[in-house]
Amino acid sequence: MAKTIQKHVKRDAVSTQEKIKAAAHKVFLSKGYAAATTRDVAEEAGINLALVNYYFRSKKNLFEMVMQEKIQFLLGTIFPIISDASSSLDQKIEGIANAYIDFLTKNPDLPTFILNELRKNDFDFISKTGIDQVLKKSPFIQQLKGESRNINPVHFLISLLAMTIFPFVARPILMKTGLVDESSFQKLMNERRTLIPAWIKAMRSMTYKPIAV
Amino acid sequence: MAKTIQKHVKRDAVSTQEKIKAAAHKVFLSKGYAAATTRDVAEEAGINLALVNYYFRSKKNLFEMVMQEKIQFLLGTIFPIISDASSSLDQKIEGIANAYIDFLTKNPDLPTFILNELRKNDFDFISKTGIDQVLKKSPFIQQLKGESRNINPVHFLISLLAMTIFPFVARPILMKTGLVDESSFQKLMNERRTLIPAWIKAMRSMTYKPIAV
DNA sequence: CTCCGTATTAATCAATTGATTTAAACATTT
DNA sequence: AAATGTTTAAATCAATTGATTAATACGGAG
Repeated sequence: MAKTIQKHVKRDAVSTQEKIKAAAHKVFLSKGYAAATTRDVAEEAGINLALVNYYFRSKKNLFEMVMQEKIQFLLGTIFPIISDASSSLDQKIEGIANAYIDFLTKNPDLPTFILNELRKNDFDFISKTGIDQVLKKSPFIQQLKGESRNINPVHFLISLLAMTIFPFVARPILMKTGLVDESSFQKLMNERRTLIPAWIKAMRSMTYKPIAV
Repeated sequence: MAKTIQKHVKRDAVSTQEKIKAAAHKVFLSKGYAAATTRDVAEEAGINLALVNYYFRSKKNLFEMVMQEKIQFLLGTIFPIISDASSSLDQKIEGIANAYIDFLTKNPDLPTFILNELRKNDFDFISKTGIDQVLKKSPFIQQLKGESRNINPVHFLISLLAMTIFPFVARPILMKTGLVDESSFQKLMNERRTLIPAWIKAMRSMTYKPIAV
């Protein structure tokens, strides 16, 4: 009995609370906070409307819980990689590209959802998770700083994430403009597993004189 | 009298219709379709609520008009560059990076807005504008195809747009994680005007053997 | 000035939505 | 089984929202 002890456990395999949370994840992700209704969540969970406010005080509360989990889900993917002190920078870059392409193939809508909701409501997930400190002090950022010449290492971090994540964010446009279809997109993303690390390496080794600002 | 003839013109410098449209642009951009209300638009425009439905049949109608204009606004920025038959590929790449960094500095919220709204409602802006044909037959894509080796040229298009646009999309996160602040972000973006073209050049000249899929 | 189509306003509707209430069903303890 | 606390359900509230209506103000044509 390693599980959390609950005073009153129903026969149901999954608790109502878990049902609601799972439904909320699905509904909020597909519709966004504003368009999603508590009735949508209740229906998706197959439970009574009142239970949403019974278990979670409000829609906003439920949403913030979902957001918290989604962000940790997204960042948790690369956390082991960037905090590994033994691996080289090149290994990390390859690991990040691979891990994110895997992750985004399974969760293609997540980045757009997070970026957009973060833009509207200013949700302070930083203070709650302490990601900022973990990231800045991570071996990854330190290695990037150490190896960089006269270029701000953040440039490479941005470009790495951009080349990895952006295609998934822009997929609707890429598809509708006819530049790619379902299968060619997948093929391209698999090619990028090795292309992106190689590109970043070429970029880093490139000589560059900074311009005047 | 080159302007469109209107039967009944009020003294107002800007017509009510234009006021509503301008207000709709502002409100929809900042709140998104679902969270924006027709009352928001009316208040922002300083007019009576009923006029929104008087001039534009419905909220959806007004929104689609706004979206249409926003997308054309975004694509219009690079259209002259990609369709210029006289300039070289390198010149085009530099032109696109520069034009978009200028544009996004002035309109930082636009890409996230468009990408998100496009993900939810499937708005068919392609059939209305014919962007797909223009893009695919453009000198830019043709030049990219011609110069590419064994790598799909779409890779470079994606990476170019990614490295240019993604920083603006991810700005809220970059700021909140403390990786950049307001001034350093601007400095980075200005540096990318020359960095990105140079990077793309390095990427294109890089030798690469495609992996098995 | 009078007439007539256009523009604007205030009031209102019906539907939706987040949230609450009240009561019933259920499980646990004694 | 009675008592007690927890979970679920149905009904309802008050507020919001997209849209309409009916009446009024306005401006040009005759």
